[in-house]
Amino acid sequence: MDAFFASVEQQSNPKLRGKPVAVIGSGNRTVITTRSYEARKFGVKTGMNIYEAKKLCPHIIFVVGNNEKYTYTCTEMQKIYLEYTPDVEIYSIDEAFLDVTTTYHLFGGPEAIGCAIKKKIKEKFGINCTAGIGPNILIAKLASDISKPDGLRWIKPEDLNNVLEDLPLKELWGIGSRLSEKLNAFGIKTCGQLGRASLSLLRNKFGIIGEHLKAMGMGLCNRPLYVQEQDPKSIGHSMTFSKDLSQRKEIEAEILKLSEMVGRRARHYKFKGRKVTLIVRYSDFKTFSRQTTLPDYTNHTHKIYKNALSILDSIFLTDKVRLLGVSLSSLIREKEQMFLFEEISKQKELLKAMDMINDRYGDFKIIWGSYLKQCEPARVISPAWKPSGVRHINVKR
DNA sequence: TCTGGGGTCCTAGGACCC
DNA sequence: TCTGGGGTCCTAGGACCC
Repeated sequence: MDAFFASVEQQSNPKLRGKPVAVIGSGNRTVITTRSYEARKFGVKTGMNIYEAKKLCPHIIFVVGNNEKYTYTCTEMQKIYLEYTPDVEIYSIDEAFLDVTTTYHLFGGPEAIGCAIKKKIKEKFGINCTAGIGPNILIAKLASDISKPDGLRWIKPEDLNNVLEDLPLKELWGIGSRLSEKLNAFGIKTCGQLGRASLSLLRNKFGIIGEHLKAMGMGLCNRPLYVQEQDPKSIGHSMTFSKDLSQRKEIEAEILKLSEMVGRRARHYKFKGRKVTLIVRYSDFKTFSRQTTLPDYTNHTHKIYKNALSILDSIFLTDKVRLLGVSLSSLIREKEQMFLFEEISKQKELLKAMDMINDRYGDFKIIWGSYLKQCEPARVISPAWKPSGVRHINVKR
């Protein structure tokens, strides 16, 4: 999708159409999640704070994100993709990979499929998207990235050399600013140069990644499509506070809140974990994490909380706290098990009942007594969200 | 007027084991 | 008198992605 969240907002509110729009969260420390193409002209970028954006584009319109709209649209769009192939990987809330190798002949070729999907999405949701077609997902994604907005591009194997020769490294999916800088230092600035670079040099300087880098420079990629939803490796939440915290009690209360969000999501999707990580960001943005390994797998709020708290006890805080995060990892699927002790079973029933209430009436409607406050700033959904599964977060019912 | 939140994967050093 | 080599697991940080 092109400027997905912003496009959805412009579609649902005609007054926003043709204007510079930015979708943001609701706190005072929010940043731009998506900006419309009209706002991009002014240099407004994702991740910018609202003051910077306003300075660049004084008449920008800020819209607080509406998760339900985006998740609904994303889920509905899946149905369109599946009309053309069963092999669909939902990569993020606004991106999908379709393998049409075995079905394109039924629809008049890959371009015809791209066209048809673009048309259906425009008709049904009123938003533009860009389709990229290629011999693998690296190239398909590149084709899409360089043809935005409202584009359709097929990069055929015979066009590869031409497209890659002078392409800056950063355009490639998987090469970010750091890698790009490092490669530049070796005189490698374009994908063409990367494809011709010495394999031993790359292997030497970049390890395993180096092996892939050369292949990427040549436009090769053998990553399969993940058609089946993958089990998650971690479940976590973090929160930047509207004001930095210094009081121990406040910090503890926030950790409990985050532990509950993590525990509830783990329970809902039936996962348990045995690593708990606490993330701390100070006022000066210095960020660090500490983790601990538990003797058993758990998804109980209180166990997660207790362990996060013992990590906190081991840290000597040297500054006010801007952000806290709690994450559960080393996950396994929860099996239904018989509990020997009634006590454990009772606790489980209690959690289940609380989860049901919160599922039905909204987050934090029923809470532990030690919560100091229950006001929760609305958040924009992460663009990495995928429909169904554990990433189904914070969607009000 | 400071800078979100959800993830995955890789690395490097250290503890520990045989 | 001075110190191998194989392995796993754990931890913290960083790069990258949307």
